[in-house]
Order: sequence, then C-alpha cells, then structure tokens
Amino acid sequence: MWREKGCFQSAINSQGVVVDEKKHGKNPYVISIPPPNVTGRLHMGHALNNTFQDMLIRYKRMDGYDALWVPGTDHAGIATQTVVKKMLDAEGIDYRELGREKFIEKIWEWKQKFGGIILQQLEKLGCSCDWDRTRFTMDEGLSKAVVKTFKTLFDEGLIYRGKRIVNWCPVDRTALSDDEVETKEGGEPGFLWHIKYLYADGTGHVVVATTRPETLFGDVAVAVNPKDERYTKLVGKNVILPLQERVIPVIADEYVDMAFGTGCLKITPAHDPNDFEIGSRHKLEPINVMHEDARMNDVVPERYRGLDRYICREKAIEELKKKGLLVLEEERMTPIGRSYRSKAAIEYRLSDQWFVKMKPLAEKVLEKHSELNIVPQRWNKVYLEWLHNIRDWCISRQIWWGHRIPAYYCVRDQSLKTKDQCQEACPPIVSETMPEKCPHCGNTNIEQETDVLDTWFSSSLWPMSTLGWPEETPDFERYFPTTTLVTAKDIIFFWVARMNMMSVHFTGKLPFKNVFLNPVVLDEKGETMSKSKGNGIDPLVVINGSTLEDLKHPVMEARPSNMKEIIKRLEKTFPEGFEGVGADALRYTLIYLSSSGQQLKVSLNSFQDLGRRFMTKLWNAARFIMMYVEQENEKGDSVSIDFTAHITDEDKWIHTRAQLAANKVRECFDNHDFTNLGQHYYQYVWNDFCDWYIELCKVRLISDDAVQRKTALHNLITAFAKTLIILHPLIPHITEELWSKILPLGDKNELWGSARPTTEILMQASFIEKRDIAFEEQVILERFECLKEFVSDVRTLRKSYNIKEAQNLSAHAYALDDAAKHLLAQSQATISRLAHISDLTVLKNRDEKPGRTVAIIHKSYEIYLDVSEYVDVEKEKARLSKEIQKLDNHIVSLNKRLQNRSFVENASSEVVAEQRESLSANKEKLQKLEQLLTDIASW
RNA sequence: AGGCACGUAGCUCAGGUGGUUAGAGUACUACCUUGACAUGGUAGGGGUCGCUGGUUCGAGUCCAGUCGUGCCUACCA
Repeated sequence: MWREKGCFQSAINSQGVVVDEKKHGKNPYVISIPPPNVTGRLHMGHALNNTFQDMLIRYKRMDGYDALWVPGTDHAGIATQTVVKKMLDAEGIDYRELGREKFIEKIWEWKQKFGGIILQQLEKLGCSCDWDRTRFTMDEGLSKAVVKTFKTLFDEGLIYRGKRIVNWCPVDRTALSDDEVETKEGGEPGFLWHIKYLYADGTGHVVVATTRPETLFGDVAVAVNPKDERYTKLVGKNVILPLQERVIPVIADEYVDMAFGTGCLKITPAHDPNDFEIGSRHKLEPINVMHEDARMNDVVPERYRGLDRYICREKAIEELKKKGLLVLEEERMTPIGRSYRSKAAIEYRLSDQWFVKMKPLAEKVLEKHSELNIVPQRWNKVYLEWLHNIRDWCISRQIWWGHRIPAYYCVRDQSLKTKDQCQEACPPIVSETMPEKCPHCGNTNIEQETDVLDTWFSSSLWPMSTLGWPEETPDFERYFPTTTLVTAKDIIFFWVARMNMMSVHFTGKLPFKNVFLNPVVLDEKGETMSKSKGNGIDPLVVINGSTLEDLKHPVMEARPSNMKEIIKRLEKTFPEGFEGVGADALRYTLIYLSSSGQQLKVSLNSFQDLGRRFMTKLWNAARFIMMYVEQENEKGDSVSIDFTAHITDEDKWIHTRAQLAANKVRECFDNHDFTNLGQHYYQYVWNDFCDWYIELCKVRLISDDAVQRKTALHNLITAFAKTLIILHPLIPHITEELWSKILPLGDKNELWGSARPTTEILMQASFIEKRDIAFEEQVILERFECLKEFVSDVRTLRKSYNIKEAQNLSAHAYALDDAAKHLLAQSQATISRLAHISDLTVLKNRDEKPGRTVAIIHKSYEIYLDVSEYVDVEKEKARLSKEIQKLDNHIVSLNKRLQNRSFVENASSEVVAEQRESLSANKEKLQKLEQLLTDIASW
C-alpha cells in the first residue's frame, strides 16, 4: 500500500525528476543501507540494523525532511562464487571446466533468480526504502565508479602491484586481506617440534623449534639473535636441512627471540611474513613449497610431492623421528589464522598482488575527524587506533566473480603464460578501457588482469556510487553526503573507515555525518548466533511463525553437542510450533532490548513476552475506543459540541503526557540514544493511556449525558491518534492499520472537531512538534499525581485488610494543598470509581474527621476510611507503628544531616531548603501518625 | 601483551553534570473474571548497587586498586 502511493519516494524520484515541490524545499535526510550480501538471508542482525534505519527514516520523513533511504545488495565475491559453485557441483558441473565467462553467466542467472530475496525480506520487515533506487555493486554505474577509482588511485601512486606475502585461503584459492583473517583467542592446540639441523662440517648440530615442520623444505637459513652468546660462534656456519639435505647458512638477526623455543629460528621466507622480512634483509631467495591448494609442489623431495600440507607434516615428523632428528614434541597452543569465510587455516603465500597505499588516505580522514559523529562515542577510539596503525590493503582476489581489475598486460611472447612473466616484459597498463596496444612497446597482444577486486573495494564507494558518482547526477548533488550510517561495530575497519577514505579523497567530504553502531544480537545465553551453533533465531520465523519441525531444523543441521537437550526444550516450549507475532512485534522487541550499545540477548519467548504483548495491548485499547464510538453511533444523538468547552483535567492530562512522550521519543531519535525508547513507549501506552486514561474515561462513557460521552470520545480518539503518530516509526504496520480504522469512524460520528488529522495515510502525517510543557500543564500533571496516589493509597490499605473490591467503602477526605483541594472538588466521581468508594465526604475542617476510622496521612491529603468492621486493632497498631518507625528513622537521618555544620555550609541552598522542608513535613506527619496510634488504643 | 566495555532485585536492564527512603519489565506471592484486554487488573515481598580503599558534609554516581565476565587489536618460530 505504502509503495503504491509513493510513500517511500523522496522529493526527486529515481529518474531525477522533482516529484514533490514541497519536500524539495526541505532539508534532505539520507541513509544508504549497509548492503547485505546478495546471497544473504535475513538474520537477526539485519532485522535489528534495518529496524534502526527504518525508524530513523520514518521519523525524519514525518518530521518534514526530504527523506531518502537507498537500498541495495553487494556482490559478495567469494561467498557468491561459493554458493553458485556448490549449486553447479550438485549438478555435476565443475566450474573450472565451465570456464570463467560461462561461470560468471551462471552467477548472473543465479542472481536474477535469487538475488532479490533478502530485499524482499527487508520489505516484509517494513523497511521504507526507495525501492526504485535499488542498487547492486556490480551494476553498470557502480562498476564504472570502481574502474574510475582504481585508475585514479593508480595514477596517483596510491595503488601498486607487488610481490608480497599475503594471507592465502587454500580452499578458495585466493588472497585475503588482513581483516578477513580471524585468529582464535589463545590459539588452537598444536605442537612445537624441536628438530636437529646438523652442521655441514659434521661437528654437531643446532636444534630449531617449529610449529610447521612441513615448511622446512622452504627454509633458506637458520637465524639466531646476534646477542645470543650461546650461538655467536655459529653465525656464518652452514647446516644441513633435514629430509632434503640442502645446505643453508646460519645468520644473525635481531628479530629472533632468545627466550623462545631454542632461540634458533628456521627462516622460510615464502611461508611466513616475518621470515620474508628477515629473508629480504639478508638477500635470501624465498622458496615456495606449495601449490595454491596447499599441497606440496615439486620443490620438495619426491616422496612428499602432491601431499596435503597436514599429511606432509605427519610424514615429515615420522621420518624425522626415524632418523633421530626429532628432539622434542612439545604440546602448545598455537595461533592459527583462519579465513572468515571458508574457516580454512590460511597459508602465507608469496605472490603478486595489488595493494592500496593506505597511509595518505588515512591521514586525510584523520584531518576531518572532528566532523564525524560516532555514536556511541567510545568507538572513536577503536576507529582512530586503526587509522593510526594503518597497513596497506591487499585488494586483489584470485576469483572470478567481482570487478575484474582494469589492468592490462602486454603479452609479446605467447609462451609467457603467467602474468609474472608478462610483467617482466612491460609494466602493467591501467586503463578504464582495454588498450589497443602496449604504450611501452607497441605490441597489440594485450590481456586483462585475471584477478578481481576485494568486494569491500566497491563497498567503500557505496554511499557515493549509489547516488550516481562519479557522474554529477541530481541525486549526487542533492543527497550526498548522506546523513546517517547505521551499522555494526565489526565492520568499522572493513567498511566505515574505507568509505571515509574514498569519500574524503574523491569529494573532500565525509560520506555521512553520523555513524550509529547498533548493538550485537546474541542468544539468550549471551552467545553470538551462528549457523554452526544452530542457535540463530530466524526473523521470518518470528514474523510468520513456524512448525515445531521447522524450529528443530537449524539445530539438527548444526548438530551441537547439547543437541538433544535443545530439541527437548523446543518440544516442551513450543509443542505446537511458534505462532508468528508479526513484523511490528519483532521490531518492538529488538528495540526494547537495545541498551546503550552493548549487546542484546533475545530468545523466541522474548518476542512473545515483549512484542506481542505490547501489540495486543495497543490493539485492545483501539478496540475499546472503537467499540464505544460504535455504541455512540447507535445512540444517534447528533448534538454538535464545543469539545474545548467541556474538556476535563484527565483529558488535558493525557494530551500533556502524549506531548511529553513525543518529546522524549524525539530526543531518543535525535541523539541516536535508544536505551530507553522502548520503555518510554511502554510507559506511555500501557501506564498512561491504558491503565489511567482509559479507566478514567469510563465514568463519562457510561454517562447519560451525551456531551460528556462525546467529549470523552473526542479526547480518546484524538489522544489515540497522537499515540499512533508517536509509535509509527517503530511499529508502522499496526499503527497504519488502526489509523485507517479510526479516521472514518471519527468522521462518521463527528468526533474529531478541529483536530481531524489531515492525512489519510499515517506514514505521511507530521510528527508531533517538540514543545515545552506550559505552566498550566505542569499544574495538571501535579494534580494527577495526587489523584494517582490518592487512589493507590486507598487500594493498598484495602488490600492490607483483605477488603474485596466489590465491597464499597465510605470515606472522608481532607485536602492539605491546592492539588488535593482541586482533586476533591472536581474528581470525586472518578476517585470513587477507581478506589471503589461509595460515599466520599470532603471535610472542610480537619477536626470533623470521624472516629473509629483508619487513616492515610499524605503530604497533600488525609483519608479516613470507615473500615472498622474489617480492622483488627492489634494489626492496625502494628501497621501504624511500623510506619512510625520508618518515618522516625528518616527524620533522625534528616536531623543529623541538618545539624551537621559542614552540610549546611557546603551544600547548595536549594538542597538545604529542600531537606528542611522535608524534615518539617515528615515531623508533622509523624505527629499525626502518633495521634492515630493513641486514638486507636481507645477503640 | 595492549585496549575497550560491563558487574545494581531470581532474570533482563534503566539510573545527564554526586543530594531525601535506588527504579522498570519479567519472574515470584496474594486477591480479582458480565461488557478493550486473564496475552488482563490490583496489591505485595525481594537489592550491604562485585570487593577494598580514597576524595567529599554527602558516593550506585568521581578517583585508585582489586576480583570476575565479555569483546577488540597485535603477537608468539
């Protein structure tokens, strides 16, 4: 419905045409979505992240901004390639045999079919993106942006190609950036093997400790620390590499830690980044011993060739043992880097890769840092830390799916097949289009680089490229820089920092003003949700529901160690499956649980307990109002009423509370502080509107006086309309539906008066203006507090004597201040109803209070309840004594404080006055209570 | 190894710039079902604010230390 009516459109549509003049005059508010992977399926993290964005964009839209939320997906190089590869595997097709072009075609086919799923899921969640502007990182325009960026950075010397040690994933057979490698805290169980390397001159041996014996075939030296006296005389000597019998030198290098292992380090430059550095310092040629898939290559002795690295390790150890060269096998936790995608242990591999020189880019971003508002603020530190210790970014990936690097090699000699060899001939040519001939030698046989770019390279341009950059489109002119980025903390480096770099470098501006980092969604035990643990909660299950079987499915798939237990619990908790609670309940629950930006624990139950409960309550409140409106309609008294003339205190009160709620909600949105947002909503809807206001209105709704009834209905419906407006950004579906119901209903019965909403669609209504509370409203609030306390006091007392509600009581009340006086004069009927008092007498004079009554002494009023028949004198004495005791303690502490000269001298005069006032009021109350105690003794 | 956060009621969490007797939701207990809602209402019990010191007239709040938990970065042949 919203989409059909163009509710998600900004002032300029996707074609660049101004479609809304009025909005066009307003300030833009722009969010570009963190593009989910095109292979992605909605998970709780997405649900939370996008709920925040939708809330903000809806709020700003209602608040009159020209709001634009740009959606899209990213091509997720390795992930997508893997998905399609597996699909082809299942069909018995080997993607390598298929060839690059055919494979890419297959991926596009797949994307056409399934690539839109996650966006549809977002729409289901209620996301009010401008779907006409949906982008994909491999779109033509966005690809052009990538090529242009690459070319420019290369020309500026900020992109270079070089032979480096990179993180290599042997499963996906590609390089990975440092950020794509994760190391488990504390390492993983492994061994440190101590191996004898014999001197070449046969005079003895050294012992080298290593965790990776299979790489010894790539050793080019043994290094010791020059300060290590144990080994100084060794430097310059030669040793024999075991298993291969190659002769290598002993060298001295500061890097070696004397205290670690034996103090002797084998140097394998092709398989370790530190060794690579040491190797190049000593001008030692690296020796690569593995294929791309981490099988041993032909450099190693024949018996090891073609073996997987781990099998080779086992065989090598066996052989070393046999030869007596293995001195010690020491158990040890070793750090193992793993690909964040394939989870395979990464191999360090020496290869030609493309890099971005990050330091100059980072420096520019640091200069602009004061213009960036990161919320919560503490993430500034993390972000700055990374920028200060920046390392170059390896952007080439040896896969097929992605933006192929716009670099070309001159292939003069057809026999030179590898690109390394080509490069030796002529330097690579970087160009936006395929060059016709080599500018260096004129050769026309040119081939494009086979590597593609890291997906994050295109993502780093996202806020710009989605708006048309590098073209100067109307979109880019008006909507860039964007306003707010909502994302997760774990991609601050991957994404946020890099977007900032690109944007500042190319446009001179940061791509957004605010970065809000949303909390992390965890399961009920506080563990991260993951497929492998089977503890994830599918947002769509929460929305639509699921059978018990489907609930079990992810757990069965993951097979965690406590699977039986989990399954049992599911069977017990959801024997009939899980009944869907809808998108609004999902959204409400997630936001309600979002505390100050830490973590957020959810279970399936929490969606029922928090979200669904709240939606039901709201729904029932609406039902109540609509029911009475219908009834009124049947009565058919068509009197036209000046609603303002008959407005009551409670009407004024609820309108004031609505205003306060709107103010608070605004504050939450404006400050990106959602800590208490859910509670503000809850308190206003549940406590203010339902518990008190609706209850109070009942008196008038059942009255015989049409004016009273209609006035109550008018205020009920107008206050409820405000409630829907305030709630709409968080729970758009239900509020929109109720809006469409109450509008015509109010019209039919002429209940709106001058407060008739001007928009038929709630989403297009204006949010409630921020306004301070006027003095008279403050007075109303105070009176109401008095009323609440009055009623509660009576209820409490009644409970303490087990007097049923059905039993009406008679009471005398005496007012001590203006609020209470007003209350007793105006609201006797409501008080009587809420407190179940049949007969309330207002005392003009305190002395007129009746005997044999139980008293409530309050600072604003005194109530005397005629309950003597229920009262046990001893019990009442005890009650009073207890209260007196409590009060007395308090008075003593107040006294002590006020008698302390330092307090009176140092504390602010206001505080002192407050304490004095409190003391005298409490003393007075104490006196009264003591009097009551004496009185009761004579019952 | 360094950094960041957190530790308040059984559980999940609120508690700007220090100021009466520390709050909410949930769970628990008791009572209440003919008209919005039992997915409800009313009321009640429940906390030495991790621990130890310090600053202060006054500390859940500020400082130092300590213990515990979680996360991040780096690194360990």
